[in-house]
Amino acid sequence: MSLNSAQKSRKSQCKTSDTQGRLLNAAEALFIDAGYAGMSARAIADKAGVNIAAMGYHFGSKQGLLEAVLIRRIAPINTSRRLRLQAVRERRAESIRDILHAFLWPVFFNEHEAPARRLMGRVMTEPAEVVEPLLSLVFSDVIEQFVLAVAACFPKQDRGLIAQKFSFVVGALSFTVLRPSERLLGSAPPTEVSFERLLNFSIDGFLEGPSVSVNSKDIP
Amino acid sequence: MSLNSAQKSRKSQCKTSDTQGRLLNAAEALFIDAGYAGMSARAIADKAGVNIAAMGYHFGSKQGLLEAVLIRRIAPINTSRRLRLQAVRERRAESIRDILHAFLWPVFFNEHEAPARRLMGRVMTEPAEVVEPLLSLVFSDVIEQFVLAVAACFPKQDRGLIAQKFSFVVGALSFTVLRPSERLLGSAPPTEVSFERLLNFSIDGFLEGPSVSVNSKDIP
DNA sequence: GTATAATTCAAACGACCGTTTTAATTGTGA
DNA sequence: TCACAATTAAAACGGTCGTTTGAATTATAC
Repeated sequence: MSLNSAQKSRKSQCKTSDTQGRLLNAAEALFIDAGYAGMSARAIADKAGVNIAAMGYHFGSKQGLLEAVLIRRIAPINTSRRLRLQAVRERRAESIRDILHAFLWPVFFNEHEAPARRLMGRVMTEPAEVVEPLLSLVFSDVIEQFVLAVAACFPKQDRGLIAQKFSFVVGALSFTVLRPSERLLGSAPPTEVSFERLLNFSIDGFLEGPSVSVNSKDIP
Repeated sequence: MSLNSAQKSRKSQCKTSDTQGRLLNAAEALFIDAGYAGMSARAIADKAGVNIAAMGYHFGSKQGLLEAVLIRRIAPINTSRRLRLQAVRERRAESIRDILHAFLWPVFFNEHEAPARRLMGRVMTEPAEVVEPLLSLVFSDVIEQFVLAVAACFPKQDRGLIAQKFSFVVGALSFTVLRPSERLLGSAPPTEVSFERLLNFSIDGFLEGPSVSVNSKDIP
């Protein structure tokens, strides 16, 4: 009798068929393109060239498979973010550029570039409740660290303002990596260019507090 | 025999039951919370207190209902954007603040505030292919107008850079209005504050071209 | 009141959903 | 080679999906 659970997943990587890896790749691609509700277990199995029961056997459920997909790609990115932030801090001369660079760089440049990028964008905007616990589990810590680091850069600025500015950066990032080339822009620029532009755009948003700050009693 | 099509929808607003309006409201709420694939026809009918066949009768299909939902809320917002941009232009002294204000204001402040806001955020990040044609239909024109207006403000900046900066604004906006209070921020600030912050953040991103622009040969 | 159109309703359509069971197959160590 | 665990496969589970049908009901016009 088999173990019937997802806990033992990494027992046998020496298999020749690599059913788990094929399932992960197929689920990742379908989740990026269609979201959680739009990716069906049968479509995953078909794309992976695997029997549909393999999903339950290796990952317990569709949700378990998605969790494995996210952890495989998102966790390394956040680890890289933390390491880079730590390196920046140890230089004792952290700038807003350094901090935002540490936050954005691992998303744009990593092994499996495009899939990991788009997966990040999709998971940040996914409506399904199944990803909520995973999101806060994987992101809340790293986000908190970065917000604190930015706040240390601008001791004068309100903490809530800084946190919201950071959420603007996250939003711009998510939207940018969500769609590879279409919409709004005629064609997507190279990855390096997009990264540089988003980095500069984000930096400018943090520099100094209120810009001009005209009154906001507006024409309704 | 009935007309069996969605074209005749607005024939009878004098009905007492207002089945169409109830369906629109229910579909809107469910789409915001669960996306297209996550909102089921039966859930819509239940929430609306209406027979499930009413959807097909009044809107032809689930997709037709979603189209009506989007047009009801998004089109007025984009119309307001256009009118405000036109008003700004007629003053012959357009600033980046005025332009971005005209773009952001109608999302934050309109009749049906919160639902329209969140609907905007959801539709901009929806993976389903059914919204793609609607998106380009409803947005491409207004986006193009605003990008041109911003480009007129900064004749020195590259057009592609401006377009992408604008997409950053759209991303920050979408992400901000997508979730009412949770994630990243401990609690959501009042609408006016979020609006003002996003406006200032976006303005700063456009002011002057490259900020500092350190080299980007980075530690891998 | 009666004909006629518009609308609502219960019920069912076939298709697909995620999951489970059971048996067959494969790999592994004794 | 033989037990035995690990993995794969076919098939079916009950349930929900979006949509359609045809009759019942309601509103409208004459």
